[in-house]
Amino acid sequence: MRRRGLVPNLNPNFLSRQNNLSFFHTNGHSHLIRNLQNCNNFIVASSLHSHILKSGSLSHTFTANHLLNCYVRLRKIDLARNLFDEMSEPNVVSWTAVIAGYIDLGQPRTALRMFGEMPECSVPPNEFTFSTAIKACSVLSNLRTGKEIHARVEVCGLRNNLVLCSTLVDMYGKCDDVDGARRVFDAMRCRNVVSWTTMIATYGQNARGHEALQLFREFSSLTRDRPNDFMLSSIVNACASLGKLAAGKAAHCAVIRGSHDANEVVATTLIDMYGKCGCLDYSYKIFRQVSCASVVPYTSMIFSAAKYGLGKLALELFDEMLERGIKPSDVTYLGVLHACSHSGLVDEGLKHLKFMYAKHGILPDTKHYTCLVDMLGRAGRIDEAYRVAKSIRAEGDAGALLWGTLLSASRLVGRVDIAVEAGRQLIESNQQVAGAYVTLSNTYALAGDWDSVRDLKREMKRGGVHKETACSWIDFKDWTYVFFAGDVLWCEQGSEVVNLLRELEKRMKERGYVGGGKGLVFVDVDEETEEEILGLHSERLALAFGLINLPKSATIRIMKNIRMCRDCHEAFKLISEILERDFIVRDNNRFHHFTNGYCICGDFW
DNA sequence: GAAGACCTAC
Repeated sequence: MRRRGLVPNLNPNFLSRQNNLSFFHTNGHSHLIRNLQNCNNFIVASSLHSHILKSGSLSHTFTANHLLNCYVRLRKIDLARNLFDEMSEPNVVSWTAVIAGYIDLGQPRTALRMFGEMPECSVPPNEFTFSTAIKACSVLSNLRTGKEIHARVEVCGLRNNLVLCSTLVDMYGKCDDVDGARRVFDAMRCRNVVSWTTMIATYGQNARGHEALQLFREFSSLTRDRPNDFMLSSIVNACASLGKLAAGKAAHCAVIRGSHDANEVVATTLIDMYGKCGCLDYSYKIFRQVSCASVVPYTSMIFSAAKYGLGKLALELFDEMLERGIKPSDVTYLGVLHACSHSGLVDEGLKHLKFMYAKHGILPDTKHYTCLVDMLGRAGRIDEAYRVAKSIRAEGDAGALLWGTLLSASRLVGRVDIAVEAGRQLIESNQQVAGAYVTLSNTYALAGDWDSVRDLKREMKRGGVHKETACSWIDFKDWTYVFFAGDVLWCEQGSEVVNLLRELEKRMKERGYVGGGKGLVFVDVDEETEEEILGLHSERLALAFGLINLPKSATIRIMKNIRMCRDCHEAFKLISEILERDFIVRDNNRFHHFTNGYCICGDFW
């Protein structure tokens, strides 16, 4: 089964020259080992290999393992594998090193295959091998194999190994089994910063940010350990996913206190968090503080700018990174296309889509084409968008995103025919079915086709399709206020809210604002019927602005499936002028910053 | 004796 490998080809002249150099210290075996441990240069490694071969010490498993690890460290997996195959008696360390090498090189399947071959060669895995194999399952999101290895870990009596348990928590988390991860975490006898971080990150990565923050609180109160870079970036990430600006700022303080602000990953999570929480200026400031920013912080900043409709800034950042010789990734291009889409820069977007392969060898995938559909749709070129959507083979989540994008775009421009096609695609693919029905129904409603609205509603009932009630929420101090469509105002200040609302409406009317006849108008796409289309959600506004004394930059979050209409956009602009207060509304993951009567995020208005 | 865990942009 094992192949005969080759020692790397070396120039004999080079070798004779190198052999005279003192840095080899080959007089002593310990020096040789030290040289192997410190070696970060392939040429030196090859020379050491040659020397070991000549001296006959390659047959010593211990020495060979050091050389093996040296090749793995230098990411020369083929040479490591050749060496492994040449070894007369590879032991568990040799096996583990090569398995780990395959994972590092992005070949987790080969790693698992090799792990599976160990029993045939009568080498039982130890705790190091198990944690390496479990990591391969994490990378592959292979829960089944992960569980099998977990069972073997238990049988081998290794359940109390700290590193193994952290690896298991991570594996369950990466396989989307958050509760499985928590079970392992809870069963651990002792924990360290890494195990706490793994569990916190698991919550954050699985859209359970509240639990991530709760666990961080427990960590802070139960241990004397200080959070490290990894933990802080996980916390900031959780704040970002929740849109919790206040918590994000608190995490930022912890970052500064612990002097972790120079860490690029931490800085990137902060850029992302502020971008998602409505503070573009903070994002930008942190971005500029990153020395020698790599592709990820650039991409994060490009996305933040794109969200605000600052397409020009996003494209300037993109040009800047190219000038600095930083190679863009597929995600960077997604950000660029997103920016073009949200700023109406269609020609620019098409140009970048064309060049991403030609200039950087990145093939556009369904996400890029979905951006293109969005871009064309928003620019009113809905027929082109439709043609693009039809030409793409996209399944599962990617397909849902594509057709959902086309559906929203066709609703925006009132093209019922295309909305019907996109909606049907979604419904038939069993993805986002309820959302598709509701958006489709609203498209009919906006076109005045109430018969179709009723038909669709009947079809939903027949199919047992139920749309979860959407809600909005406002964070204020330690409380989150949640509102559902049509809520009766429940808070103590209810009457004051209504009074403020009336006053606001009065003053808006005095300034010539004409709403939809029902006060501050929102189109709530959750509701299907004619009467409910013009739902009144002004309670949220009033509470946000008037009574709970929000800070100057308040954030109202409106969940994905509630979309602002043009009227309420105008209303927001007017309110910002009347109240002389800036505020940010988050709508379908886009931010609109209203200030002094205008909105800095143009978006599709 | 050599080898293992946690964080960032969609």
